[in-house]
Amino acid sequence: MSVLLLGGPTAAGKSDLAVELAEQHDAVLVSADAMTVYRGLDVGTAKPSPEILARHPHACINVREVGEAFAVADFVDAVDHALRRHPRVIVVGGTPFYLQAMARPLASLPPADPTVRAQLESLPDPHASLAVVDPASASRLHPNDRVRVIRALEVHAITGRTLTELHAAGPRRAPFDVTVAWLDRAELRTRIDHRLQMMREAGYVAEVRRVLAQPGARATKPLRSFAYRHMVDHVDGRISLDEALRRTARDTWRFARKQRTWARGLGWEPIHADAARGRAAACFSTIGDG
RNA sequence: GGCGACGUACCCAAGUGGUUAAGGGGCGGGUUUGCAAAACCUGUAUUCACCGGUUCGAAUCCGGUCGUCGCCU
Repeated sequence: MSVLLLGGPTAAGKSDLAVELAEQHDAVLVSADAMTVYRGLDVGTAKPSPEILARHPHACINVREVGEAFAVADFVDAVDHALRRHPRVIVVGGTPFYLQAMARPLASLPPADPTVRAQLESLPDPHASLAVVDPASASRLHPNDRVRVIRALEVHAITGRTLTELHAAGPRRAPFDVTVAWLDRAELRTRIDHRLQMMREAGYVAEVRRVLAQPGARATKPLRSFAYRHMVDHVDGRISLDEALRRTARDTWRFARKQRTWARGLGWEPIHADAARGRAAACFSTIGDG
């Protein structure tokens, strides 16, 4: 079994290369992208076209409705699933947290529970509560880091054990044996701008209107992401289309920088497309251990 | 040309005599163990247009210069 992890900042050209490599090496594709999982979010997420998806199915694309939950573990499960059915897998995407979960497996933690979480959200001082049940996590987490403080509390509420204990128990599985290809390119900023113009022409605004028509969509995770929040402001009449696109371009670039930061932290050196092709060839020519 | 207002970081902006010059945006750096395109942390003006004066002490008061804006001629 061989897994190629094809990552990189947004707009680096991962998708096209992934399809090319899948075809060349007869590999199956798993998307590592927290946004393209949603049906109906096509333009803003730069999702591969329906034609490409029909010809080269990607696991984890179009698997949820806007508003439905999807988490890292769902992604990891999808990689496992693909691996059980096919000897060659290409994981392609730019969500660093998902990619990292392959190299550094998650601990055995329970899934999020909306009911429990809602109760914890109403605590007057979650961080103080955490300091009581799990002092180690409390001291590690900044009091303002509400998301993680609540999660630590949630883990304890559900399992009766602390996050600290569960982390100490080690990962739930061995890391995936992956060949990493972190694709990057110098002219990323220009590509982001160009892609945004293409999105505009491809019906970006219409897509936002369509999604917004679904009840409750406005408050969902993907619509609060940088690809949609500014477009929503435009559709609501608060800012012009040009301004919305300007802010989206700015935030997209900012995201790309974050992705690079993550890659640095994981020790993934940026390479160009040709080097990535070479790495793929090496990855898929290796004789696995069965 | 006259009168008036203003000039604080890349941008917006608080501060109108006394500790190391608020805050926000942007930009940079970082964290990330089931919301991660989210969330959080953090750095970013030895100096207030410039020159001189008053004062123990000035971004704050006074004079001049330059600049911007408004009104008038």
